[in-house]
Amino acid sequence: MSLSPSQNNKTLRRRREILEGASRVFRERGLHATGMRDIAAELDMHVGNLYYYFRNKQDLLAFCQQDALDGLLSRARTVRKEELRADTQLFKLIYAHVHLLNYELPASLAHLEIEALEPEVRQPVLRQRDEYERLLRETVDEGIQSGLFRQTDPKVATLAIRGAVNWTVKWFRPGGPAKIAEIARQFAEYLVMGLLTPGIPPEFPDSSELAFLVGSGSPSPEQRL
Amino acid sequence: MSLSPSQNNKTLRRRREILEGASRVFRERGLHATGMRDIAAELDMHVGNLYYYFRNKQDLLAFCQQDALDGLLSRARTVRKEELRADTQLFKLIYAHVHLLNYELPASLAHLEIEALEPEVRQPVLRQRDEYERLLRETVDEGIQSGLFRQTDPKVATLAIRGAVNWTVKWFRPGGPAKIAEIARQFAEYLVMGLLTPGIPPEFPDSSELAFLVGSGSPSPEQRL
DNA sequence: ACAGAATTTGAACAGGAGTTCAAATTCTAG
DNA sequence: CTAGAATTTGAACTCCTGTTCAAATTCTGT
Repeated sequence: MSLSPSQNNKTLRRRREILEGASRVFRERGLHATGMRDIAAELDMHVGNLYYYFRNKQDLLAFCQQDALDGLLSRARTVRKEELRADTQLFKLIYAHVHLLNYELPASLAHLEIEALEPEVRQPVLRQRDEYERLLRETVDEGIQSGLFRQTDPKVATLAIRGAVNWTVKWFRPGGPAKIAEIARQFAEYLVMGLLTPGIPPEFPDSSELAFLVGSGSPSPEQRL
Repeated sequence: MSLSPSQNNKTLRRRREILEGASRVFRERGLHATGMRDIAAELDMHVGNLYYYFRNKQDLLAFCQQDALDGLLSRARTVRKEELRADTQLFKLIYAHVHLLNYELPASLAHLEIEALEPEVRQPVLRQRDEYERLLRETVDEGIQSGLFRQTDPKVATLAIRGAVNWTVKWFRPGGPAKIAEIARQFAEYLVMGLLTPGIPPEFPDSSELAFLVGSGSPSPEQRL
């Protein structure tokens, strides 16, 4: 007798399946163009059935966004814990962000559209978003403090970074000419170089250190996108 | 006897008024949350009346996006015509973009959501968008060619720039702590520095050269946002 | 095999969205 | 002043979307 399916373990797995199906349709048709019926169709189920797993569309949307931010946050925390130079650390943060968003996280697209959430559901998502932003900004701050980075407003720099990396979701498509790992590397390089104090040689992680992405933290067994 | 109001000059002015009203509501409520009735209400008119000036919502949306891209393009062309070093030129392009989007162009928000346009209406907008991207990329290309910029994929760099600057629309609010001119300056500095070949001192325009934005090209008499 | 819970079905409802249009009103030229 | 065009009104219509729910089905433990 479980009125709220979120407790059961199996139904929670199903919720993830729905998340992935929904995210697939979001990518194809766009977040706002997809209705509950589209999501149901993608999963070969009936509309009403979705409401067994989610109270409403907002609930489903919030679940997607939570998942995306969870992924970003857990990775960012891991990187932050390593004691590295600010430039190396920022490089990894940016690299991980681009990679996660376009390769591992199914719900990444939703992450771009917090405005789509109604205020009640938006709040917890917003809190996580701010926490993530804090991690980024702290890294930039440290870089400036240590003289490694130029004297700039870390808030503005962080927003520039967030914009560049989030925007990738809008144009990157898996089948395209460029590989996501290479794009992630170039983004990280570009956005760190822009902060470095002129004259200081950057210290970037080599590719072996970037394998940290594959197979840890991400909860899905098969690669998703 | 004019069946299509687009010919008449006065109705064209009215179309612009509607564009501005619509854009105001877009900023407040978000593009997808605003209906034709909201737009009509903002302008103290009735819904049906909107359809005297626009065939349908898509037509209105396309008109907004066209306007935004027209503004960006005309400014970018002006900058491109000046014979300047690639870094100076790119600086001005980025500065102008941020400034236009957040200070002068009312319809800037629409510019972010090309996907909201149905294929038929989307095509011409897409063509202009590509033209704009070309101008940006050419500048980056020139910088690389001349050795001023590092050896990178100009396409990727351009996309990073576009992401960073477009994203500003999502977070910048006129009443906020930071002034848009300062943000635009920092963005330009950051994104150009990231491309510069290490060791080469940048050549940025001074503030007097950035006044090029105010009062030219933009068709509205009063400052809009 | 069976009872009771968990899940799925199928159809319906309510509301809001874009859109249409004939009638009323306002504007404009001669 | 007045006819004809241009614009606005007001209400309606249609379609689509999120949502609900009782009934049917499937699953699970004993």
